[in-house]
Amino acid sequence: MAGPNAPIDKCDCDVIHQDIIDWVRDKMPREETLYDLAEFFKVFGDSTRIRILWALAESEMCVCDIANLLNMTQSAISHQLRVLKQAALVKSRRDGKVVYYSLDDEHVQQIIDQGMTHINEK
Amino acid sequence: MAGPNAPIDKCDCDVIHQDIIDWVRDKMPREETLYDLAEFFKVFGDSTRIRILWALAESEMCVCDIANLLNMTQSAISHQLRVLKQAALVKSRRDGKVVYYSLDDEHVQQIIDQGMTHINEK
DNA sequence: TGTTCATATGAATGTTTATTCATATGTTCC
DNA sequence: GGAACATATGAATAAACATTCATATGAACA
Repeated sequence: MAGPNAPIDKCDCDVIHQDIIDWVRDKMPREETLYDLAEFFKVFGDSTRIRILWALAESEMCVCDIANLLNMTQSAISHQLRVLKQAALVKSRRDGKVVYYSLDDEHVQQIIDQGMTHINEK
Repeated sequence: MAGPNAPIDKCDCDVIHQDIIDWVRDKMPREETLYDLAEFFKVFGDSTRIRILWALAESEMCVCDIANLLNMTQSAISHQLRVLKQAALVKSRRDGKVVYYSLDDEHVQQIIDQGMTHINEK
């Protein structure tokens, strides 16, 4: 296992527990899956988006309502709603000129609640 | 409610549903709480940290092991472990020169699992 | 058809952040 | 005490990202 295409060892410590490393590596999901998982949580990792999600958990709202509730510009809210929609966390319906947003997933509430539980316990 | 100190309305739409806004505002947690919640989820929103958490869910590991498992530098791993420790998601114990890390919270597994469930369903 | 209104979007900007490099800290063994 | 090793950390850099501004799209109404 040496030569031009050998993987570069980024850490050259002597105390490598190779058996554990191999065992854990075998149990890890595919790299791509874990990347997707991180992308998913990243959506919750912004206070504006969390506030939007929390608001929508209470009631369907139009873009304008959310902007007023959070005292932010319509543009900023619209940009974040796009992120939330791409993550399949919210859905929208159009009624004339007005677009109403609501939660698109029953998990959203659970995930937020679980995070809140952690926050409150520490 | 006008004058030099009046709050600036960031959105001047006509179709404001003021009753809904007031009702939702009343049910929202404190701004600071939602900020903390976003900070909490932000920790899960990085693939390196998610991979570290997943690995530690399988077995206690030293910094060097994690670096080799993920093929990253010891420094990069150490920096991320600090973030995870500050978020109270991992704990460490020292054994001579070697520092072993493990999960510090029973919620971590649940939160990751729930995120994974969402990923797999969409 | 033209105007008004609600929302969406592209480009620019400032901030945050993950990684790297160099080096410091802390432990063991001689 | 000094050398060797595992980990921690500060500064620098590059990439990611949230917000703003200007403007486009799309619907209602006259």
